[in-house]
Amino acid sequence: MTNKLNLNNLTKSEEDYLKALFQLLVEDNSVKVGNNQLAEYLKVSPASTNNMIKKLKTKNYVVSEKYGKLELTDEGSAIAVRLIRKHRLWETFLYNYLNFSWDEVHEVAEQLEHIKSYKLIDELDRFMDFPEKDPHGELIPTSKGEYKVVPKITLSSLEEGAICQLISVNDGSVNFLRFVSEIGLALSSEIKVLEVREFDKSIRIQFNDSIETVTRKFADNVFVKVL
Amino acid sequence: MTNKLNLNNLTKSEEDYLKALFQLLVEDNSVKVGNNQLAEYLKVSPASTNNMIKKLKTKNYVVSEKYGKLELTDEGSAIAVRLIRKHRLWETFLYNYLNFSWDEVHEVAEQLEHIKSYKLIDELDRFMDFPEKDPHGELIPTSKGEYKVVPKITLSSLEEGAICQLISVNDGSVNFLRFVSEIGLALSSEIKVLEVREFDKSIRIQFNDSIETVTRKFADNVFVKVL
DNA sequence: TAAAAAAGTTAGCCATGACTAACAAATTAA
DNA sequence: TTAATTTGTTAGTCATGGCTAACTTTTTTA
Ligand SMILES: [Mn+2]
Ligand SMILES: [Mn+2]
Ligand SMILES: [Mn+2]
Ligand SMILES: [Mn+2]
Repeated sequence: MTNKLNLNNLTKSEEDYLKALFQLLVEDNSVKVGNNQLAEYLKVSPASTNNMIKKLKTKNYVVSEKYGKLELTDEGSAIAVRLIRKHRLWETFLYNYLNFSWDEVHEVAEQLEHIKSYKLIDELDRFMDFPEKDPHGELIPTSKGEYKVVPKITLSSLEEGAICQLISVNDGSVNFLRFVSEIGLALSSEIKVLEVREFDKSIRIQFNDSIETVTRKFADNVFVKVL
Repeated sequence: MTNKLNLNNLTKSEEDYLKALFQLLVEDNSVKVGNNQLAEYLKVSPASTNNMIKKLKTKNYVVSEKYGKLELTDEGSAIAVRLIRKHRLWETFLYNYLNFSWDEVHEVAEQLEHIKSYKLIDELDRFMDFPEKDPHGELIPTSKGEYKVVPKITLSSLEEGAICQLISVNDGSVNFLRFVSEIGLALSSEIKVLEVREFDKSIRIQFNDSIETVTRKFADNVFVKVL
């Protein structure tokens, strides 16, 4: 009997650090993730991350050399994936059953993802009939820990004339999500890049019957599939 | 604008202490609740409760004199009632929608009750169509904080020959709840007290087509309405 | 390649919420 | 009504996870 079912005894903080590291490493597909980068992402001081990384290393969830880049062990990754699964399933539940809007789900899911119960999350999954994507278009890892990392193409990376479809959005900022909805963009929207302005990288896009100019920062948080 | 909607900034611990105190004061209807009693209930040391009570007093949730009995302010009670509402709504959700059994819901609800979001709990309430009772038969406080405290009659308090109906059970012990189910008792079961044995207070009861002898401790945790 | 900047580390501090051990007050029993 | 017991309080310790300030190492830039 392996310790498959150890109701992992990680604290909320430890879990958040592992998830953050996973997101920087895998989702943002970085070459190197450093201590200060992690600190900035988590909005804590570099001293705090340094401290926590030390602890996670002794627990064999993280590997790194002094002054070197941070990496996750398989076990560390698995924990992160489970958290992401929980986060996205809860977001889906809030959105589809409890009348939460796009921009409201993330904050509450950030809490709910730390509830410890395998049954809870697998039953929630079943209750919703095993959804594939969360309200922001992100793939939901399966109960077996299967997680496809889809390389993300940002709207900002496209050239003039490109036509694409909105696949997912970054869910971290309430204001950003509200703005996306306000201008009429949604998952699956078809977008045409009309113009890329060199001096400030803002882009002019067409979708539905609207034409809007959006900033580079905005376009960095919109992920698309080129058609 | 009052601070009605202050997403109360209490820690999980502070919340658990207030809820425990409320349960001892109101639900168990005690004349006096003391520091050690609270400590025992929460399974922490008297030093810990003493410490926490001090803090809750400075925040005006608790009132007490040195060496005196513990009491809750209106604000303290209101927080406790909100927690009980959340706890029971979650138990109901787990039981009715996620295939949790009677004895599994409490532990997970103990975590879920600390999720901070008014919308979450009110929408969950609506989603379930405003249930009145949780799976253990306990009344669920309303979103307005209305909470009827029904004086509890324990099965152990009945005399020989009494006929009653099972209204609710104490949900704190998994083993107890499992045993209740195993012998075939459930909410609304009609029970007849056949015999009360003086020397050990065990009682012989009849229900459905069964006859069982149960201990005083068991009967203390079964709440009934006399018919 | 040396100086400056950035990144990472360490020491030391704080708040929270546990604990034990020692002590004080209140209650109960002899 | 004194003595024993129970109840409550205080002091001091620990782990967790934050922080700032100072320092070291690495990387970049001049
Ligand atoms: Mn999210
Ligand atoms: Mn989180
Ligand atoms: Mn319960
Ligand atoms: Mn709790």
